[in-house]
Amino acid sequence: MSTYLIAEDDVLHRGFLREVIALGEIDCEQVIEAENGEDAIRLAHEHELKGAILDLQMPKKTGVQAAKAIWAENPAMPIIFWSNYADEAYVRGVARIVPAGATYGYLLKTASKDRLRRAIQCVFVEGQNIIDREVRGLQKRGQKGSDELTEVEYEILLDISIGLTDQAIAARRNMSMRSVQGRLQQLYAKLGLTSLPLMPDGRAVFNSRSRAVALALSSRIINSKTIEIAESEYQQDPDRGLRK
Amino acid sequence: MSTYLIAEDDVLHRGFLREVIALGEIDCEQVIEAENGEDAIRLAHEHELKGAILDLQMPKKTGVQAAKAIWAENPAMPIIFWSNYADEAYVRGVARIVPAGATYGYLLKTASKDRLRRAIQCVFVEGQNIIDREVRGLQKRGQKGSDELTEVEYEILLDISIGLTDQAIAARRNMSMRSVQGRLQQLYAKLGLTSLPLMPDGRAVFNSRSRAVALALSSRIINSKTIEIAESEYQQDPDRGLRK
DNA sequence: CTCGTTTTTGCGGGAACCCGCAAAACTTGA
DNA sequence: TCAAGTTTTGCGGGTTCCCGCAAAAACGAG
Repeated sequence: MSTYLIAEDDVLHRGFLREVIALGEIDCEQVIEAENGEDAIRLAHEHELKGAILDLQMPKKTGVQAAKAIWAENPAMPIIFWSNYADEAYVRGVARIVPAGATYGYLLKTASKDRLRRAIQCVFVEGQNIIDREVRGLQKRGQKGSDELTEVEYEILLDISIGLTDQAIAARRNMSMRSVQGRLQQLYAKLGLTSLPLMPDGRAVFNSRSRAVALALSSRIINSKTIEIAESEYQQDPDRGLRK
Repeated sequence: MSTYLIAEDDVLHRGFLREVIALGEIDCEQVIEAENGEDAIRLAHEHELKGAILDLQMPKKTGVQAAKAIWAENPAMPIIFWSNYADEAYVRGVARIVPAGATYGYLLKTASKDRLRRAIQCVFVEGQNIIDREVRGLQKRGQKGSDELTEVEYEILLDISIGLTDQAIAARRNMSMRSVQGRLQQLYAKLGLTSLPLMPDGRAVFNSRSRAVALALSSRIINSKTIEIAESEYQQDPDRGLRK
């Protein structure tokens, strides 16, 4: 019995996925559907899946959170992420939870029916990893590249996004306040807050902290969802820095 | 010749709209389509429309911006807004540009085919205004209600969201710095930043300014798009306060 | 182990923010 | 026009943030 899971909240897109799976040359006897993240997790748990296609933006739990749960149970499950946007925030979200050696794909919703069909084929049947072209550019980030954020910088960005003070961040990440400020400076630099405009009277126009968040948002490095998730992680574990 | 405009970037949804219009009992001889806000504005300018359905989230220009342009030219044009979310940010965006007496509708994409058909009928044929139920709750905001943001508070919220300092806001809105801070205090209060948690050593955990933005984002009072728009408004007119 | 590189930390001071208090200025309605 | 209510402003001081400088600590080859 070969079963696949489709998790997608929009009816139209769900139908579209179903259709594409049906006509693809793929051994599929059953398709089960979820319209939110929690259902997806539950269904994945109850059924023996051959693979899953997850929308990234869903009510209850995001596709990333669902994938994390699914992979925790079965790291070999092939998962295709199916998203509206190629935001760095989403890509990073996915990259952070992919277990080593997992097979997965990352497709944009703008992909044509054919492209999607081929991707399904590649990932589910041949076990390849395929990443949409627009997304690929963001993939290699996270390393030490000159102007891209490192993992630590990204973390601290989230910390100020949820409104933590330097103090609180220092406590959380288990470092001194000055270090936090040092990292913030790096972050500001990378976000291009070096030469901020001044008012006629020589005073600052922008508050670096808030400005950084605004810029990160508009350049899609983070988004509201990421912030919410960071927030809830903080709520349930204010000082994860100590353990990790 | 009766022509209607559909502006929607997602192919599937566009097809869906086309279909619903076709089967509705509405006198429609031609449907023209746009897949981004700019095209929508251009097309509306070139054709003599009977009405338009605009997606709120589109590349180039949002549905709100498009509607603003269209109404500027023809305030009598019936417009249906067709959105994914019932965020206060979007509703407020629409509310701010609706000219007095305009006929319009606000529908969510989760609406069924029937609901949509009826709405099209009501707005385009009978000239009624119809607002999706979930959205209606947000409608009456903006007045002096106890815990909802007034227009000024909303403006200042946007100002800090794009990273402006008290100074810059004061200059822009043409008031004293202390007034800005006063308004910020109101804003903080309404967002529930009154009793912020403290660290064990008595220091603050949250920076009110950043925290306010985070809370506003996660309660959907603003969203990244709103911030971007506020940003570009600021860029092209740093001190609109003086004129308006 | 040792040397060069990176990261973390302390120090210090200036700018920006937060906010209680109360007077001044503006609104509104009778 | 006057009184009551609201908003704006100034003052003052305590916090927090921002950041240059340089020493200390940690890291990574050779």
